[in-house]
Amino acid sequence: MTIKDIAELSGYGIGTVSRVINKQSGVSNKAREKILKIIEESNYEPNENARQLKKRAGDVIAIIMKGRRNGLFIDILERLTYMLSSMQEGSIVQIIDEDEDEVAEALRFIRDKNLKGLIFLGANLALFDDRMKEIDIPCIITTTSATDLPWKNVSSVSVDDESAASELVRYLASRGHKNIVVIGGSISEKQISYARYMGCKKGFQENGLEFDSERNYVACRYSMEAGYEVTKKILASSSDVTAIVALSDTIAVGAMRAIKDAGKQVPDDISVVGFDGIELSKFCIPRITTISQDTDNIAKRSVELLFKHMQNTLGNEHDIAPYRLVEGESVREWIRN
Amino acid sequence: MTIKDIAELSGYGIGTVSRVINKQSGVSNKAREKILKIIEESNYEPNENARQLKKRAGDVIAIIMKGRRNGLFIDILERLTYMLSSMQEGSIVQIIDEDEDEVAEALRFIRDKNLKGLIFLGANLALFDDRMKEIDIPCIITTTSATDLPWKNVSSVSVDDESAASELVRYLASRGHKNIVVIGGSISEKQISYARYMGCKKGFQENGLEFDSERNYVACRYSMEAGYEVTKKILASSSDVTAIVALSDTIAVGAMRAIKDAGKQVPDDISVVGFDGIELSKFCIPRITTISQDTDNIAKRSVELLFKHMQNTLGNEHDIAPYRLVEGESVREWIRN
DNA sequence: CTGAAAGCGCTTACAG
DNA sequence: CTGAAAGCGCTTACAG
Repeated sequence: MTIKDIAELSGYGIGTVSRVINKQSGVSNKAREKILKIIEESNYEPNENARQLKKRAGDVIAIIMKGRRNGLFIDILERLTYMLSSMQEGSIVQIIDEDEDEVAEALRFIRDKNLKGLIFLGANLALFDDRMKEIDIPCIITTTSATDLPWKNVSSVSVDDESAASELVRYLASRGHKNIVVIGGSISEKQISYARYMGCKKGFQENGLEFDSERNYVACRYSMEAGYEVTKKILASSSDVTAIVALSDTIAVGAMRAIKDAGKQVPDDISVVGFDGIELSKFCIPRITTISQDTDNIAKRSVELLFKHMQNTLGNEHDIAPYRLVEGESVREWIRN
Repeated sequence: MTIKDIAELSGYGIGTVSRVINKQSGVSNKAREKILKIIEESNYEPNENARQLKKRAGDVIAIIMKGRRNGLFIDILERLTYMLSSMQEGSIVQIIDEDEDEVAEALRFIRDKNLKGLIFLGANLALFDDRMKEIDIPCIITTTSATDLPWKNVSSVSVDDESAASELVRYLASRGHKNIVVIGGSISEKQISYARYMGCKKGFQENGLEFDSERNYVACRYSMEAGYEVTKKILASSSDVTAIVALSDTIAVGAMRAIKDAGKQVPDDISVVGFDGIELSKFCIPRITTISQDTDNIAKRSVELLFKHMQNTLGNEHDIAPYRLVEGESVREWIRN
């Protein structure tokens, strides 16, 4: 079934059929009705490749999500796709690995898909180099701040990871914890883990605690499994840890399970705090004390900014989304003995 | 940058350039090198729409995932995209709502994207009607059995939901539980929930328990939130329930949290079993006794079947994936008093 | 209001 | 080994 077939079946030319398909004016009612009927009956749908080849403006929004196991991203993705679909906006999701190159992926997408907008869900800013010059559609970077990026078509929505992380440490310190270990992603600059790492470090120092990156920080991937394994090792090697800062809730769940399996209780023996405030943090046992990122708000702002870009050519914006420390049941006051 | 530009820059014709791009033979080394160099320098990438328009064979695999909050699907999706990408196969993910029409979505995809294969992650078989006749590429339905579907290009991988569900009930019954409530999705025929529902019903009957669909079954969506709310209501209205069968682990997590918030313990006061065996079921507290679906195996078989279809035109297959009841920490023997 | 025709950027026989 | 040309299924001026 092609537009030519429809034209023949209807007795009109392909130009007229095309106008009907695209809801353009300048077609008689008679023609429109007849053509619409035939399209309906034959179940015809235009070939998108041929359309794209001709059309100027893009009409789909792509979301590139970085990492497959990141609970926060999964939550935000869920919100994004939901919002977009209820706005009748087409969207395509591409999931790439934590260490793949999202900019290369974006370039490929733009060339092929005739996009009108792009959302990076998670990003390594180090990858945002000169190649970005070739991208002229609006881009939103979600969960990482792009303040330092020079491109006018790139906005971002993120929380202040550094300050949130240091708040987490301050919170533990204020409850008497002194032997704290942080577990989170690998620390290369321009990564989200880095800001959180720096925040923790600052938190230690501001509260009179020594921070030794060897002793107080252990890197792991963003998954329950990884959090579990790393915590197991920590517990085996140092028996005096009283609190663990997990740089994501997913990691925290793994950590709590490892503590339990070591015969200890959270929070009675060891306190745990998480990061992100994903849905699970409110339903697991114990509830996790965490930095709640308000995925709903982040998704909403991302979409809003994207549409603002698409509608006019105002400058970009770098939103700092609010966060708040939500107290769960995973921390207790530590009384020194 | 188009193929024409590359041709001009290189001094060769577009036919030759095209052959180089597509790694075809019949091009002199001299030409190949020169053209490759120019392509490299100019950062050229061919327009996919134009290629698709001409090409016969599709080259991308689409995954249509049904439901945004389904932990099992998220787990399988993670495996699928990982496998596909490590096989160097392009894949596109489309996420639709629990009650949207996946076949319509598939039709749209095929028309536009020049697919070579399609994986339905979750499906409502009632939607697989005559429209399927227009789909001639290999399709895999994952997690729902398509044995009854007449199309030769459609295979499926699923567990025997009915027997698994009844095993779950038998397990509880054998541990002395008599007041059991099942919570799960809405029960329209040809849905996955239906098979699980029927299995539970059978389980009740085979174990001498009366099954009243009003009293013993409560419908809810597949999310923690929904499981939480429904369980709260159940606890408020009937105080003699000793066990809850949640038809997904995600629901089970919500249920366990609700029980805890009602001041009761799992499993001491109320036992809970789940379904799916998602990663979370192994890390939450208590670990969930559940039907483990082995997402890894399901994903692997799905991909295998898909490739089998793509390589030759053998008939279809309907795989029954193994499941096993994994004992967690969420069930205890019920001693009648 | 309608149709014939050019052209989007490619691929692929067909000549040479 | 290479190039000119047809054609994929559309959209969009341009005539009428």
